[in-house]
Amino acid sequence: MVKQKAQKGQSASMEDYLEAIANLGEGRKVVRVKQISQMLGVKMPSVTSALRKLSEQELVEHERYGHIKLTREGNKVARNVIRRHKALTRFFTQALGIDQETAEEDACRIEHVISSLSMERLAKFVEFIEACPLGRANFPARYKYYLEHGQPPQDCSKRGVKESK
Amino acid sequence: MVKQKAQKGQSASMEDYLEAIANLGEGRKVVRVKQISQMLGVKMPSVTSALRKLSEQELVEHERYGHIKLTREGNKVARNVIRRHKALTRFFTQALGIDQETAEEDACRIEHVISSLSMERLAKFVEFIEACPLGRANFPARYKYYLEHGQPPQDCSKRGVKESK
DNA sequence: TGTAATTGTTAGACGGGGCTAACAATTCTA
DNA sequence: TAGAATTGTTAGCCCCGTCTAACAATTACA
Repeated sequence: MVKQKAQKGQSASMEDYLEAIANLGEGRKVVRVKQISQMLGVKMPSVTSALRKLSEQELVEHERYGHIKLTREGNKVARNVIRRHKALTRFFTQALGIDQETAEEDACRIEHVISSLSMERLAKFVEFIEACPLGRANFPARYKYYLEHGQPPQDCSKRGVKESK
Repeated sequence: MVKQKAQKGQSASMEDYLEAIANLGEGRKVVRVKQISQMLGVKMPSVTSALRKLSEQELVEHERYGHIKLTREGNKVARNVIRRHKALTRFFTQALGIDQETAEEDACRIEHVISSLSMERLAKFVEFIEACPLGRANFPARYKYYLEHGQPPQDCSKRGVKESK
């Protein structure tokens, strides 16, 4: 009755598989081994073996040559990864002005290693600058100015500014 | 979630070893296998084997039972890691208000996977908020207010903010 | 509907990086 | 200066996640 729970976190690879399955399964679409392998840039046998492993942990339902589906628990884990992924991507694009592609790449790697505290703060940070983009605390504009000029705009203190690198 | 292509750089583990050696060797101090093993939380044989590997790549000089020293190239790599580490730590503490310990932990993991573009922007970001902490763009204070109240301070636009009071 | 094309699985190997046990070198100290 | 204690190395094993080759199931279509 009582389910084994205490699973420690998944590895980066396993999180990637869960994330991929969740994304491919959006809108009840059928998920295929081949799609997963293409999405993650691995060969099909790697997917099969990952599915076996995730099945054993009851994060995925998978029958030979058959359907692939996240369990309730697996979905929970996947959603968590995706949430982190999205927040990181937003941070990189919105706050740092990074291009979408690089932002995604970094999000993909960092999502597996960042602490929940930092993750939460980062998300709050994005919320903050999106909630507070105008007016006197116009952060993105000032940051952009700084990136372009190497020093803060007129209305900032200049203490501690390095003139060059 | 798309997997990255293999990077030409070192693995996270090898970067950790280089970083540890550089840190332990500060001020010409003698570096010992045991110290490295303690610093990284691995057993001594793991260190020995890492040293062998890094020696083959000419990043480290190491003779049996003898001295351990970074080569010019090894030092370059190590300095690079340390630079990223420091910038990340500063970001987490200064910008996000994260405690030192968590900040270090996150830095340790993220330093190995973040892109150079994001790294650079993150560093600039810290420079920016340190250069621009006062006056009208007082970012840290506004961010702190947001963290505590869940909404931006009065002098920010309220778009997208939920009123809850 | 029979066969070719495609998709999925199994088996087995490999490299990375960690560990333990046992042994060797070095250093301490009585 | 001879053990004893400590530090470092070697050998060998393990797990993880990947791969290739070969084979099996499914699907497509002529």
